[in-house]
Amino acid sequence: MAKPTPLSGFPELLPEQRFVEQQVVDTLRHTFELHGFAGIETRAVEPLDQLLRKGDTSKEVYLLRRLHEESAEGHAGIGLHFDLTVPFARYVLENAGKLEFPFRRYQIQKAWRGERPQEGRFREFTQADIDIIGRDELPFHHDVEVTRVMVDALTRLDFLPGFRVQVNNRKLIQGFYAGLGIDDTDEVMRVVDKLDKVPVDKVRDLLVAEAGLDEKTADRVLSLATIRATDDSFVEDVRALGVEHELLDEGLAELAELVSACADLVTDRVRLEADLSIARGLDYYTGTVFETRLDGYESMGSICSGGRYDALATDGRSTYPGVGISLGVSRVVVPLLARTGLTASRKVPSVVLVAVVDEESRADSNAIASALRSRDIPCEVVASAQKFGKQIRYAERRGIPYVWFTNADGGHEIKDIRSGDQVAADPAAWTPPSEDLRPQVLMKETEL
RNA sequence: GUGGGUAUAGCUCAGCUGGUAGAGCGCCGCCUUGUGGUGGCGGAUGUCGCGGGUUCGAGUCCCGUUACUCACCCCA
Repeated sequence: MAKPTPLSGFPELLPEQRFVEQQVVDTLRHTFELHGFAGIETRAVEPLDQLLRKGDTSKEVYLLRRLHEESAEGHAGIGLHFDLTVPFARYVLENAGKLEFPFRRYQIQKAWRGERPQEGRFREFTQADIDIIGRDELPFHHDVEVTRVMVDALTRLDFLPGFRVQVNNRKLIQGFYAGLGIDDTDEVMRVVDKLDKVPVDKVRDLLVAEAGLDEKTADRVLSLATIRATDDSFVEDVRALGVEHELLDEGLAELAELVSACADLVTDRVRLEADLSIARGLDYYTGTVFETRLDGYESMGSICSGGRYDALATDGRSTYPGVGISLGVSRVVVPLLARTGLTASRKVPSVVLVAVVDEESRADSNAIASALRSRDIPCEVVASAQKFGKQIRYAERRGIPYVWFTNADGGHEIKDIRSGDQVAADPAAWTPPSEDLRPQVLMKETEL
């Protein structure tokens, strides 16, 4: 078979890279569970009608079909999910009778989109979602809660660059627009959303040309969108624009509360700010909206987004309002692996390589390995009984820090191949320093 | 879906106006007969993405194609 080439948009990692990704996933799961979120997994596929509810994204859906499909449509009427929110909404409706509300869950899974790949954008990728969903009502303090959980998680991912979490509130925007007499609020939001990439003047032109605003209104829309603050001082700035609307008041109050309630979690590495340009393209958000930028990778766009959705799920008798955030695990990890020296301290979990004197005595080496494993020390026995120099090189290639030797007289010695130190050791008692026990995430040399 | 770029050794790439395929790193062996790394010496490896065309001759020029990649769209 000819050498296979990589499939664009379907990233695969080397073991030392996968270790980094796994550390991210483990940290997220740990944090989510610390906050009492239950883990679930939904199937990879959803009926097409569920997936198509989200509008534009529908053209990105991968359909499933049997090779010998006989239905008229040529497919099975199901497709791979493109996010975890839509499957979750379906899951809640399906299991509403068995779940406790408010229901708090996390979900870390693959999703698929048929988009053209780019840096940080894939056709198959891992997302980590947290959502809280209520029956018929969900108090606003849960908006605060999911924000605090995600900020906590980002803080614990301390081997990654910093993050800037940007929050806004759709009620605030829609109230402001309504107060200005704008009809097509969705189109205006879509254009305003370009502010991070397109210069203000261009956005103003677009607001006039595409959203049909007059120049004066466009300027006021932009005045709102350029307001930013790391505390609730933005409220005064918005008031100063002189627009009045009930929804605007509601949105301002919520956003101010959210920013204030998270102030104690903010650090130099993980910041939170009210950014009134954030709107989110998706139309199901009804209140709080989030986006998150990774320091040094701002051009990649948001790596962690979400918001409040009051009407995504309904079964006719009840509605299930929710609030959630989704972190793009692949989107963060893969570009960092490619562009920086982020990697694992070794290529294998083994902290010890047990040397083999000759093939006849391999069983003795296996016994030593078993003794170490019984005390939870990851280790492996060398693949072939070559010269000891070769066996040490076997360990060195893999980054295994210790090699275990057995002398002719049956005595045991362990060598730290980084320092060259070799000391007598007891298979039943020797323990590596805790920092060596597991591979570590580290930044190899400083390129860039 | 639209527009640009690239494709040569395991990896990163060089190869001028066409003349039999190169470097660095890595890999293997020996110096080093059972303890690696540094050093010295030696060695192996290519359908030059694929198909066609022009030419005495194509990695090089032309056409097509596929893959990868970047930007737009949209988004994690």
